[in-house]
Amino acid sequence: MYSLSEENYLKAIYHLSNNGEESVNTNAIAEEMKTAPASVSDMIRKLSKKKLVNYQKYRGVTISSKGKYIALNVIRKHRLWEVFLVEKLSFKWDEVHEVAEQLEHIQSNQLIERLDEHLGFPKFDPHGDPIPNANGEIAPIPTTTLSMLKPGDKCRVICAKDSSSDLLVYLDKIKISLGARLEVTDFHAFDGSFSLEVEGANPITISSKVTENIIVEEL
Amino acid sequence: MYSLSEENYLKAIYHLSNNGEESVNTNAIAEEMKTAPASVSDMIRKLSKKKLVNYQKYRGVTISSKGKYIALNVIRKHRLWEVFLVEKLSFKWDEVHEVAEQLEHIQSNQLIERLDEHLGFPKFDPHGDPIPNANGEIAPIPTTTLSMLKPGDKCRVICAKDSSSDLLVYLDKIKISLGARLEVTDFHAFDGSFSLEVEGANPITISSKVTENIIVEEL
DNA sequence: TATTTTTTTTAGACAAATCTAAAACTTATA
DNA sequence: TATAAGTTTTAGATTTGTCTAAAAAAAATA
Repeated sequence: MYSLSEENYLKAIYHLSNNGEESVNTNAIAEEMKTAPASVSDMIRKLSKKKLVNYQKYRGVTISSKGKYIALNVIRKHRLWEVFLVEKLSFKWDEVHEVAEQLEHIQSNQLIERLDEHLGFPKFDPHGDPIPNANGEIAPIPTTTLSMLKPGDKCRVICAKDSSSDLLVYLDKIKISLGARLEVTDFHAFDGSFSLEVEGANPITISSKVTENIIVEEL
Repeated sequence: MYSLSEENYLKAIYHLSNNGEESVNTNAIAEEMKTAPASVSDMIRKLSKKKLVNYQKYRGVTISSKGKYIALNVIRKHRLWEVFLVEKLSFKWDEVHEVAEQLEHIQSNQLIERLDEHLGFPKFDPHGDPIPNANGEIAPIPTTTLSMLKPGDKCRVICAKDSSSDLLVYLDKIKISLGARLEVTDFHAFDGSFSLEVEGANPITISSKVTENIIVEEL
C-alpha cells in the first residue's frame, strides 16, 4: 500500500509533531530520519500529493488524519512486536527496538490482529508506551517527567521517553523499572541532578538528562 | 547485507536448481519471479560479481556454496515463521505462505534463534518440508510421489510439494493431512487418476496433478 | 548444414529514493 | 529596514531494480 520509506516518514512526522498536534520543519525531519534536507523536501511533496500531510512550501508540514491513521498503525505494529519479543522470546527491553523497526512494516492485518490476541491484547509496550488500537486510537501519554518533581515528592515510573538502548541499559543498572516507586530526596541546582530513594534498591543520584526522560505519575 | 531482491533470486535459483544440484536457465527464473527475462540477466550478472552464483553468458547459472548458504538461511526463516503462524497464531497451513514471504527477510540472528527455541526446534514446517539448521544444513526431501505408486501400495503422507493455497485447501477438503495413511485401490490409465482409501475418511479419486504433488513414504 | 525458432543478452529508458551544490525564501540581527 | 544567517527548495546526478525492443547466440529442424 505505502512504501517502507513513506511509512517511516509518516511515523517520524507523527512523533516530531507531538502526536500530530504541531507543525514540523524540514530540518527536524532530516535529522530524525538521518537523511539530507533535500530528500525530505522531495518526500514531503510526494506525501502531500497523496493527502497524507498538509504542506505549503517553506511553511513546514502537519500530518493529515489519513497520515496519522497510517502512522498509528505502524506504531501499533511496532509496539505489539516489542511486546512479543520481550514476553515470548525473552528479549530485554533495550534489545527490541531495531528488530521492531523491521517487523513494523510487515503487511497483514490478520497477522497483527492474531498477534494482539496471542499476547492477550496488551495496552502498553515494554517501555510503557501505550499501544494504539486497530482504529488508530491511542491513550494519551502522561507528561510529567521526573525532572518536574521536588524533594519530598513520591512517584511511580510510567514509561521511558527515549527508547535508545543506552538509556534503558542504564535504567536497568540502577534498578529503575516500569512501575518502580521513587521518592525525590534532594535536588542539586548546580547541574540539575536528583537524588532518589528507589523502593527495594540503594539510593542514587542521577543527571537531569535522565530525569527528563522518565515519565512518572505523582503519588 | 543482501537486498530483498537478491535474497529472492537466490531462493528461486536454489529451488529451481533442485536444491543447488542443477543449472538453471534465465527463462525459468523469469517465470518463477514473475519478471522479464532481461531483468533476470541483469540480476544474474550482479549476483555473479558477488560470487553468489556461477555464470557464463548464454550458459545458465548454478548457485555457489555462498549463495546456497544465503538461500538456505532465508528458507530456514521462512519455514520457522510458518511454524510460528500455524502453531502460535492458529493460521491454517494454506494461509501462511504470503506472510512468511515477508517475514523471511527480517534480519536478526538473535530473533531467529530465539524463535526456533520458542517453537521447540521444529524439524519440519506445516507443509512437511524440512527446516534447515543455522549452518545451512537441510535434511534430504524424499522423492517418492503418490503418483509413483501402484494399486495395493500403502503409504504415509510426508509433505505437499506445492505450497499453493489451492492445493492445500483441496487436501484439507479431502482429509489428506501430513502423516495420513493411504492405500491405492485403483489406477485409471485414461487420465492418470488414482482411487484411494484414506484412513479415517471416505474413499476418493484424485487427479494425476494432485498425486504428483504429494510426497509419500511407502509402507 | 542451412535456416528457422527459441533463448538470452544488450541498449536505452523509467520510477523510487537518495545525494550534493546552488538558488530561493524566511527569520534574525545590526 | 537592509543585511546576514539559517532554512528550504530546486536542479541535476546516482543507485537499484525494473521494463521494452532489438541484437546476438544457441538450439531445433528441415
